[in-house]
Amino acid sequence: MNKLLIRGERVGRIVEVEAYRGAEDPASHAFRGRTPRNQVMFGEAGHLYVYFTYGMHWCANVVCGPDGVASAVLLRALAPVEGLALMRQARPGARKDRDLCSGPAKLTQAFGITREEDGADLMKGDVVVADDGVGPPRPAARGPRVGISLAAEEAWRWWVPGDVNVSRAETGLYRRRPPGTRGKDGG
DNA sequence: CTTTGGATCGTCT
DNA sequence: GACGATCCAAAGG
Repeated sequence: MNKLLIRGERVGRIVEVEAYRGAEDPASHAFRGRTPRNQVMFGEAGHLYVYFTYGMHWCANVVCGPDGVASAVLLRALAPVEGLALMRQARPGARKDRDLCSGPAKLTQAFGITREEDGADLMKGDVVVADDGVGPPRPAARGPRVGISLAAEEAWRWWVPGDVNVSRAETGLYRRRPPGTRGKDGG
């Protein structure tokens, strides 16, 4: 957390993430092994794993861990830093700055990240994660991950306390999707 | 501010 | 064939 996601003029500070531990984590896309979709998660750390969900949204993860071990961190929210005009252009419906990157599918939209960026090298590519000297929050806030049904008790969502761009209120008061329902907001 | 329900299609079973 | 690591508009307070 607090690293920068950079693409051209667009810069955002990572203020909310979720951890996904491939083989040991039933909520991970990699839990049931390698598939064409999740292959990037099994590769080298520092690459982008991008997936499509709900028939219309893209979400982006930073691949972590040793080559061959699938684990990743979902980017859930950014604080917009530079290039806000371009972000607004990509998200015409955003009324306030906090609407630009305050959710996993919002930030990919603001940064124009789609299938094209799946597997991108974040160390030297078009999309980059950079360290400008701001360390992680101490202490960081944490709670259950959003929108999953399995392993929902694990507190593997992390965020910067008090940041207005965090995708859900820090109260942790969000609805959990009952088993069997579909397509509704996990909120 | 909160609650509700619709949109929409790739992916894996 | 079922469902999802979501977002948004609409409506009520």
